Parts: sequence; C-alpha cells; structure tokens
Amino acid sequence: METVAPFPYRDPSELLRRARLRPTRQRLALARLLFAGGPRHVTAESLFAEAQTANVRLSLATVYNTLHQFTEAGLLREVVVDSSCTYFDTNVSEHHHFFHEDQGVLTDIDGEEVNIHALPAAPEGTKISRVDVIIRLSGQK
Amino acid sequence: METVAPFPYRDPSELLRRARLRPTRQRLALARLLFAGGPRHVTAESLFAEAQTANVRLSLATVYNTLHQFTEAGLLREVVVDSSCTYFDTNVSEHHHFFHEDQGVLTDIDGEEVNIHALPAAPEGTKISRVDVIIRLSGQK
DNA sequence: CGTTTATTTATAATAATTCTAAACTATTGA
DNA sequence: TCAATAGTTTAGAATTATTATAAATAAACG
Repeated sequence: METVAPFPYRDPSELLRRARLRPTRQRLALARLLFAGGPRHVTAESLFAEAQTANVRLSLATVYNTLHQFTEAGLLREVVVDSSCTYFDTNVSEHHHFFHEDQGVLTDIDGEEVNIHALPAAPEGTKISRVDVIIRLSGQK
Repeated sequence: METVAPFPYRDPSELLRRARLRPTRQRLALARLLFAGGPRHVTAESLFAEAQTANVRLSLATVYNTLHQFTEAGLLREVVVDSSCTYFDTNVSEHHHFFHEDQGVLTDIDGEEVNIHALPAAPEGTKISRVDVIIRLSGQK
C-alpha cells in the first residue's frame, strides 16, 4: 500500500485514490472534516456529531469503518489514553501527547519537546513498533 | 488516606487495615493472589479466572470493585494500553511498560532504563499527574 | 449480643464497538 | 452506455467490558 500523508492538505479524492479507497460521498465528507483544517483529534462519536451538524448523512457504523480504514492507510493514527473510548489523531508524524484528564482532551506535543534519552532494547525476538509518551494533566486547560 | 505499598510482601490483613478496607474473605484472597508473588499485571477477567482456579468463591463484580478500591488506596495502578480492556499493575513505583501487542501482555521496564531527557512544561493552569511511556512490541515474547 | 454500616452478589443496565445481511453505488470492460 | 461485479453503506442486532441496583450477608462497635 502506498504511503499517504494527509498534510499538507490535499484534495480528499486524491487522498482516497492513493489509499485505494473508493471516493464515496461519506468518505469524502469525513476526509474533508478531518483534514481540511489543522491537525486534530477525534473520537467516532465526536466525528459523527460533527458530520450531523454539517448535514452529512451517514451512519455511525460508517464513521467507525472509515476511521479504521483511514488508520490502516496511514492517514490516521490511533491514540490509546482512556479505556472508555478510542481517539484518532490526524497527525501521523512522530510526536507525543498531553492528555487533559478532566476534559478528556488530547493535545499534541512537538516531536522535539520530548527527548527520550535512553531506551531499553526490545526483548529477544521482538521489535519496537512504537513508543508512546502520554503526559497526563489535571486541571483546567 | 495512609499510603500503602504492597511490596515487600506484607500480611494481606495488614495491607487492608492500612488501606482502611474491611478484611473480608474476598479481599484477603485477592490480595494474596495479587501480592504474594512478585510484581505482576492482571485484568479483571484474568484475576477472576485465577480466583476460580484457586477455589475462591467470589463474583466478577467483586473483582472489579476490589481492583478499583485497591487502586484508590495506592496498592495498584491502572495501565492504559489497549482500549478493549483495563490492566492493573501491582508495581506502583515509578516505571514504564513494554506492551507485547501480539499477546496482549504487559511487562515492566526498570525505572532507570527509560530516561526522558527533556519534558515540556505543563500548559498554563494544569499540572502533570503522570508520565506514561509505553513501548509497543510486535513479535514473540 | 444487637445495631449500624460496609460489602457482596446476582442480575440488569450501559456504552462503545463490531457484526450481519440486505440495499446501494462505484468501477469495469464489452 | 450499460450490465455485471465488487466494494460500500446502513439499520439494527449482537457483543463485550464494565458499572449500577438493591437485596442478602458480614464486619464493626458499643
């Protein structure tokens, strides 16, 4: 599968073509919502609500399907911070996160701002697929 | 609430007394399973299964209640690595984790083995409640 | 003891997510 | 251009981890 980066912003149909996904009305609309502004974080529910507000008619199941397909295509990345729901990040470049626990909101930390100095070797027979750093915050944003 | 550290191993009833939790049969049995050996990681389901094997009669709801009470008392810490289920770690001292994605297994990384060199300041009005580093691994353990 | 208060439990409820299978739509190539 | 094919969407049911409820039980305390 060809690598596709969602930023800088490209035409949604070009994005979908590169990801080998048919440019359906629903996927085009979601790609626009996700990638037209700056990088952002969504949950299935938040994106679904946003689509409804924007008068995009689609089902919640399609939002789930699309988020997963986009993730597989490298357009999104999943961020695990909270066992009660799944977050997706449109910023797929290497970086880490602040998680505002009181609000359930994620924000990006610049790649250079976290510097892991010493990293242990992966155990025999395994390889590192990713390193996630989550800085959990309490208090107002 | 008095701070209670589960290691080195203490008598379960002492642990519970310090945590201001009544020493019921169920809590004593779970404390024994959790803290009698070395540090470990469990899920509610895994601990429930283990209790059944050990012929401890209790309900799954009690396992959930107890895990949360122990976490509040500082005997356990929750580790968020997988949106499909919640892990609890009996090691409450500062350290980070390997997550073996293929097996769904957590292992500890020694505190000194990860060195975060530069940490960004907490945004205005917030404070850092915790920094989690998860090294995700693929392949056999 | 007996009373109060905390705990346990079976069961129902919840909530996020996935599944199913029928209806629909984009693609392909004659 | 159009029919056939293959991929997509969807409503609704199913699943799964977890939490809530409220009645029964057990610990604490005088």
